[in-house]
Amino acid sequence: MTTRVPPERRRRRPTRSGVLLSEELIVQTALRLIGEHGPEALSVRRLGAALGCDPTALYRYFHDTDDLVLAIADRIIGDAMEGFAPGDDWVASLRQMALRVRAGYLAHPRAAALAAHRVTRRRNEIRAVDMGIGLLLTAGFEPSAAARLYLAFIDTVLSHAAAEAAFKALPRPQREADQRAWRNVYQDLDPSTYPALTAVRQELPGMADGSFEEAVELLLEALAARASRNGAAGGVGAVGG
Amino acid sequence: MTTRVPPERRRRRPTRSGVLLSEELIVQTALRLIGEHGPEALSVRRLGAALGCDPTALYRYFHDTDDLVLAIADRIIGDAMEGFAPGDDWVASLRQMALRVRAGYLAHPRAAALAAHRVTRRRNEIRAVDMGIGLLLTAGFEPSAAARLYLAFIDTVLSHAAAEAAFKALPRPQREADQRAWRNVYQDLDPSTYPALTAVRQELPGMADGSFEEAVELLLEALAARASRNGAAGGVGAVGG
DNA sequence: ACATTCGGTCAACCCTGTTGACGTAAGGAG
DNA sequence: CTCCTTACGTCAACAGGGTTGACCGAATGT
Repeated sequence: MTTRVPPERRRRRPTRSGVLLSEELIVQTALRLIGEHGPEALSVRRLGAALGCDPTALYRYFHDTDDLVLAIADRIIGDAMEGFAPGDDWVASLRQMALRVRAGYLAHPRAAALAAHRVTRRRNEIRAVDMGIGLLLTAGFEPSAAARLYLAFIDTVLSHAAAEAAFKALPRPQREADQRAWRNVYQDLDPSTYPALTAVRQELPGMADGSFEEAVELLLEALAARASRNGAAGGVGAVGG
Repeated sequence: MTTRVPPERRRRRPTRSGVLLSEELIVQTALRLIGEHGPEALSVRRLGAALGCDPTALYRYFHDTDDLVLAIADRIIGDAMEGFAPGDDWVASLRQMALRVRAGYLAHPRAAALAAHRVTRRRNEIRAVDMGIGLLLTAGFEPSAAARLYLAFIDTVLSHAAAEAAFKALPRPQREADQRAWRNVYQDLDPSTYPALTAVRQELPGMADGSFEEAVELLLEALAARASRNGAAGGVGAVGG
């Protein structure tokens, strides 16, 4: 191959099956492939087959599989935060941010799982950080507290979302086995050795559903409590459970 | 292969190079391998080479690569929780659990990145779950709430720890570049476009340190508040900030 | 001492990502 | 309109991955 991907494509040559390749089409097809047949369906060979071209043709557009994944991830980030504006209620606004980030990640689990902990210091992220800290400032927190608390909040949201995405990106048999574990393994335990688990036995199957919302609500409760304890203006967004 | 892994090993037969295989030795070697050469260094063939045995001998102990990964994860949990017994103060005990899990993950950053989000359904994990739910039951929560809240708590702890571990597992140049970016990129921003970030500018360099403790404290505050709202027996562990 | 079965070894299969060589068609230059 | 260059689609091949079935020697319970 040797030829590096040019910044702008000049010549187009139809593939054997007549398709005109492009970076856009490849990313698009990759996302479709993942969406339809699961994350494990993304491989160079399969992607080539889906595009109707030789697998190695992709190396004319991405010098690496990782390069392709990053291209996909880059697009996801842009989509996630698009068109969001915070409202008057700072608690509700933070909740919305959390849900948006999570939705963006879950929409494309595998790419998200790969790029989750890579912090892109780009414009969309910077705007989100500014927005979140701004919300905590209007909540009445001191600048230092606002910065610290925002970090705790967004880190929790991001790592939770990444965890969910990682789970969803698991090969299907393993994913389903993990889910079944709560129903099977955790059901047949010796009551005397595991008294607490026995007491909550009926609740365990629900454990597979994750805890994103609950964790976010707990955090928002704590933040709201601290804010009102500071005698600050309270966005009293519906917290509680 | 066909023979499933027996619950207890009875016979030992030395490998061609004289090593006596065991589940313990295999997991141990796998952790060393990952620790030295990264998560991608874990393959059946390489592990066999490191152990001085035929790669397929491992299938006598783990019926699957995934099975091995789960065993590794469970061992990390076991190491982290070893010798821990919950005290009277349920809040303090949960805090200790959180710190222990985090320490265990950070001790094996690269392995943690591989196994963090899995349900190992093995002994060490089951014991930890039983312990945690037990603490919330003594706090006075109903079984269903105890199960849900424990999940939210431990998921947050695990995903935070995994995020920290993933960051720590990054190649040094990338890791340091990410840290520098906080100081560089976020310092030279236009005040009118990013007013909140400008207001907390002095606090930003500290953002690189992470937020594990703060997030845990926020969660514990919220849990304690809910518990006392339920009129429950309160372990009033020192919460607040 | 014998029969059983555990478990280490070997060969093989099919999947990956990736590379280098090859040739063809596209596009600019004259 | 022709020619030359180069983009890029194709092909064959390599290295490495997980997993399986057959083989059979050795360790163990009887």
